[in-house]
Amino acid sequence: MLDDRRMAVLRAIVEDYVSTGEPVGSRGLVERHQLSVSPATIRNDMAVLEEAGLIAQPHTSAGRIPTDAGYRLFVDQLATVKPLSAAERRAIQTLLDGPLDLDQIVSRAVRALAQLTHQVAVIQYPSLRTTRVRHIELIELAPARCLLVMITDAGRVEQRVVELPATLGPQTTAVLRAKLNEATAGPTLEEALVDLDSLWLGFTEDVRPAVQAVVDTLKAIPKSGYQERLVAAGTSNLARSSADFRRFMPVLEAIEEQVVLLKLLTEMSADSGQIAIRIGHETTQAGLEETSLVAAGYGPGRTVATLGVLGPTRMDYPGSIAVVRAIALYLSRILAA
Amino acid sequence: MLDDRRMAVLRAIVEDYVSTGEPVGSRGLVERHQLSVSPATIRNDMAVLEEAGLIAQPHTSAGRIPTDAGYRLFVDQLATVKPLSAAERRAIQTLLDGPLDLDQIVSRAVRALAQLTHQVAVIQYPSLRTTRVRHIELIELAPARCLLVMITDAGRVEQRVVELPATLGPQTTAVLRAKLNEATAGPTLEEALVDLDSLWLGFTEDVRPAVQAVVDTLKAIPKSGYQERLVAAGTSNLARSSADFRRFMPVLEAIEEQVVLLKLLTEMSADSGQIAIRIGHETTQAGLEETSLVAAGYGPGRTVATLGVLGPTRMDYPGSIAVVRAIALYLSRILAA
DNA sequence: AATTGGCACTCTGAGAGGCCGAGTGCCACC
DNA sequence: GGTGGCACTCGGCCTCTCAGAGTGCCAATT
Repeated sequence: MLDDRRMAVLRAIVEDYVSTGEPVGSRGLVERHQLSVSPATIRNDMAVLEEAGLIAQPHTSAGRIPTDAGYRLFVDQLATVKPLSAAERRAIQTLLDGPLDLDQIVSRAVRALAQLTHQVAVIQYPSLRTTRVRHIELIELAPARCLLVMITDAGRVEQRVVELPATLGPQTTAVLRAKLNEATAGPTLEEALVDLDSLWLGFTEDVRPAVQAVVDTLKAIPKSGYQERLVAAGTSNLARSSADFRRFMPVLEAIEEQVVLLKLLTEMSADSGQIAIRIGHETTQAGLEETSLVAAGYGPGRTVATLGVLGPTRMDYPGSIAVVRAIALYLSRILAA
Repeated sequence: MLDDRRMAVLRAIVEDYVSTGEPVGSRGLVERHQLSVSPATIRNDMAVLEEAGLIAQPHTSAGRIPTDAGYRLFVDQLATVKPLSAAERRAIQTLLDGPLDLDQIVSRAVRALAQLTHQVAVIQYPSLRTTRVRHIELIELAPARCLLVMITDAGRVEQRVVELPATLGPQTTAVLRAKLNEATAGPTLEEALVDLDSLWLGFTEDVRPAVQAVVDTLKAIPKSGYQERLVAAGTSNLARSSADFRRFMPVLEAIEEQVVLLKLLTEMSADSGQIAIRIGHETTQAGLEETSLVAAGYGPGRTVATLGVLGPTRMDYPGSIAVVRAIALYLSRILAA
């Protein structure tokens, strides 16, 4: 029923519609593609595809456009991998140069992603829930005030100023620092936090409240909602893709809300470099019915967060997939260094 | 020539146009405001105001809209201070609660600013050029690799991983840390950096390259363009204010480019709490001809950066001014703590 | 059974024309 | 200086029409 030619027709419809934005008709199809059959035949095929729910007409006597299901079938079975151009490779390569600061790496990567896909790019910061602690530092800033710095193996650095009920003194600070590092050397931050509850036992009565203040601050880090966050770039690409602002206002809102998008990205996170795609309604988010999300996990060795691009369902999926995968791999490589 | 009534007419035109978005005619004006003269008189006044370049007609037989010069005169001489509502005060108050982390404070402030003004809000991060160093920390992460953490008096924390040509060892690290703190105790970071050039003299030959690597990293911090940055919020408000995307695509681009906006904000920075306004063409930025910027400096005691809102020239200036000023003052107060 | 050419039908989008109303500018008058 | 009256202008909206694109269906062909 859905034989080869009909699949070829679907592919041609998707490709034409993505590049032109106009509903595509039977005549144009045979002109632009080597289908070697007549428009009438194509029309019959289109009727079948429409029956199967893969394409639709905006109105009678218009051409067809792919439905969400049509795009889904396209990306799952029809899309051919589109290799990156030399220029694209070079653009991504330049990410490798320069400093090792996570903020800067993420910032550059998200820009590159937006620029290469001409879509809105989002990168989730390495989640504190799944990363491991590489190092904890405790610095006395002033009497009864110290700075707690935590470095994760994804290169993320979190710092908190802690107001103490008493001054610790350099020696106690050093001991506490050592104990903190020892206690958090476990698998992930979330699991390590349990061990901290009994940490105060190793200290004399007078400094226990201060120790507890530091521990409480540390425990609060992964719990504060702010810690799960994402950065976006390329929002001005939205205006290019659709002339109607109602289409992309929800996207801007979703980016600002963060929570919704983070949930979505987390659901989609897979192995590093593996692509996950949500098309239109599949996002199950009000306002994002005409928006697709192409995402991939990244991280040093294992996946610690997700990145992706956000665009209209009418999107160049093969191209986006190639770029997203490439950026995810490069980013993972940098973080593993 | 520009007597009281004509100024009242201008004010009325600005207010009506801002609230309705429609060109305002003479009849509507006398109906909505207590001008106690006839429409014909208003028409004569309008002719004078138009002659003076303060208002204009989109086309013959349409009402008048204010020009940039009209808005300028309005904000300079006619706008009355609009006190914040209790709800607005409360919303800002909640900023004071919670943790002391600069990132979070800025993040919350920019959201509040966007929400209360219904505009796009931007906050420049405390500039590293003008802030003082409060503390520098040097942490050995691994052999031949350490983390450099710098804390400014605006609460900003910068960290860099430094790859060293040799391992420093705990003792040398401590000495270097002390010397760094001593050298940077000067007035501003930029000035303090000069003293660092001779720092390596105080070390033995074998660790000098490593010392120099740390110093170089520190010196590079304020120079990397990335360090002057800003955060934005409320971009989805753009869609609400103007149905036409060509209007706000340049704004989105300006926010992503950062450089342009940072330059503009820096030019406008004044004393904390003092308001600076650029209207339409005054921004002197291509693409921002129909955009206004209401900004104020903030900082702990002295001004270290600028924040503001970005919106269409057709904007509620008194309201925006009140909110921007309030947020700037609150933010300054928090940073000074 | 699949494919094709022909043909009638439908619907959108652009363009032309016409009308209404809002708003102005001007002028004579108070 | 302020006011009422009046002619004039012009954009927005509504309707109407028409061409073009595209379809669905059917009978003919391979």
